[in-house]
Amino acid sequence: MNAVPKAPEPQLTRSVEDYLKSVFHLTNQGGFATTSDIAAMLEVAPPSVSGMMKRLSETGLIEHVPYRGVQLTPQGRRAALQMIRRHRILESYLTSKLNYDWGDVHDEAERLEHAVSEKLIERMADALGEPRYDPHGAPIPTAAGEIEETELATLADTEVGASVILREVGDEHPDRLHYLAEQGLTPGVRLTVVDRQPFNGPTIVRLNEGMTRVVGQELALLLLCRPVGSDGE
Amino acid sequence: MNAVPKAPEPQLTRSVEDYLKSVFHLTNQGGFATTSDIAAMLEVAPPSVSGMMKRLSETGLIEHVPYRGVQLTPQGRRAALQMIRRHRILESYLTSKLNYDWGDVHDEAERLEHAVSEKLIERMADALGEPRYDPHGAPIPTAAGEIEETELATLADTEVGASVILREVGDEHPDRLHYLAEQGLTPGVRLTVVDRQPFNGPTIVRLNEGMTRVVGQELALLLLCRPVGSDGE
DNA sequence: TTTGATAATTAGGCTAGCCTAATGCCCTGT
DNA sequence: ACAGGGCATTAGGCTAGCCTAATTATCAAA
Ligand SMILES: [Mn+2]
Ligand SMILES: [Mn+2]
Ligand SMILES: [Mn+2]
Ligand SMILES: [Mn+2]
Repeated sequence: MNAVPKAPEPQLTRSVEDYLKSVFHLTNQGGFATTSDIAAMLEVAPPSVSGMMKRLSETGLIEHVPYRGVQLTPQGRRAALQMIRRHRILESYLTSKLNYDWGDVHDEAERLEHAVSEKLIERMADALGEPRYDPHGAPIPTAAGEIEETELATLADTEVGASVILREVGDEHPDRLHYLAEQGLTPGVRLTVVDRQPFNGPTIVRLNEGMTRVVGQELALLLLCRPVGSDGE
Repeated sequence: MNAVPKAPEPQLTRSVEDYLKSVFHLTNQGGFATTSDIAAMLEVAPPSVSGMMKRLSETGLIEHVPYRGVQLTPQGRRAALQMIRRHRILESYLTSKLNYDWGDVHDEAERLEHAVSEKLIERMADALGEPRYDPHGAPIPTAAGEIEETELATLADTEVGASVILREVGDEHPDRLHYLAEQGLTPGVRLTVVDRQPFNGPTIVRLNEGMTRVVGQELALLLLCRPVGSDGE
């Protein structure tokens, strides 16, 4: 018997990789990813999504329930997590080793993730000491495809009086990220919710160093926090 | 008068970028790049080249003389040199900072060159101290688009008795590069041509440390050398 | 239970890049 | 001067991805 040339792994296109990532993010809380949500996230027209979903379900990367939405198959999930690992390792590397600002890494990573080899990603991860979180606080999947799942609440949902640690900033727009960094609102910081204005008004927080910040709802929804005892844990 | 939004610079596709690089390399000694040479270099069929040449001459990146070949316009040359800078900076960075073997950098750079931003390349160049040569000894164009032009002779053309410095290895195949590195035949090494066998036979060289090497013609054609006085310069 | 609003899909079309097969140009040798 | 051979181009076709416009499915409200 001859040597079987191992699994072909047909190698995905840039578009396919981005679609899989979108489906992953949209189904992360369970349920289906809808055509229009995917279209919005990727900034393409809904018929483009319908067409791609057809192809992806034929190749076994997603499960498509017509007029309902899609979910990843195990194979699709593996591919998505691999892309997310690449993206987050790249963001971490650019930030740590090439002096990138945390607001600017996302766009660069969004392109590079499709061009790097597995080998390069692992060299970067190694050079960084196998980081577990990216610069925005998001968990980095392992090379084996495992990802940490944590329950985090947005600052907008955190009740007045509570103390929290800001764990993750769920955004990728340079302007907002730059602003948040200026305000000292970066992952790891400890916050106490002092007040919140009604009608979706701003949340007022006190930083550990005593300064207060007024955070509008748009931003408060992006700040993902873990509750903490008033003594610091 | 309103602000003119500056030159659009329509941003080139991956294919276009690779075609421009090919034309640059094939016309580097002057003359035209032929359809079949480009096709061979890019591993595509000749009609694909004809089609692309038509498009590139319409967009002003090349000058096409039908049935003769093509040359780069100044604009095409600028774009090609930018890609070559990216490629060589990437090769240098991967080698210096991520422990890549000089035989393995080329393929990685060939993909990354189309995905990196100008900013990332300049950060890498900066981190390396603005290197002037890539790991294979090829000159790196400046950010302004200037490239060093040096007359180098292949080892196969170097006469018996001559002393040379190996300046550049004009190859990109991992196997050959690994072999040459094993033999100590890397840029910067000093060689004396001891003998050459007839009928395109091997060249025998002595390294500075006294060892001799027998270099077949296929490899000797890849070793680009600068003559040197017998005293070392 | 019918009706609309909304979302999804289908229909049809476009460009970039590639291919093979057919045809055309150019040059060299006779 | 012209016949071939070899190279280049044209003709025609394919896939991936995108688009807009038209159609169809779903679901909630009347
Ligand atoms: Mn990101
Ligand atoms: Mn991407
Ligand atoms: Mn190279
Ligand atoms: Mn390339």
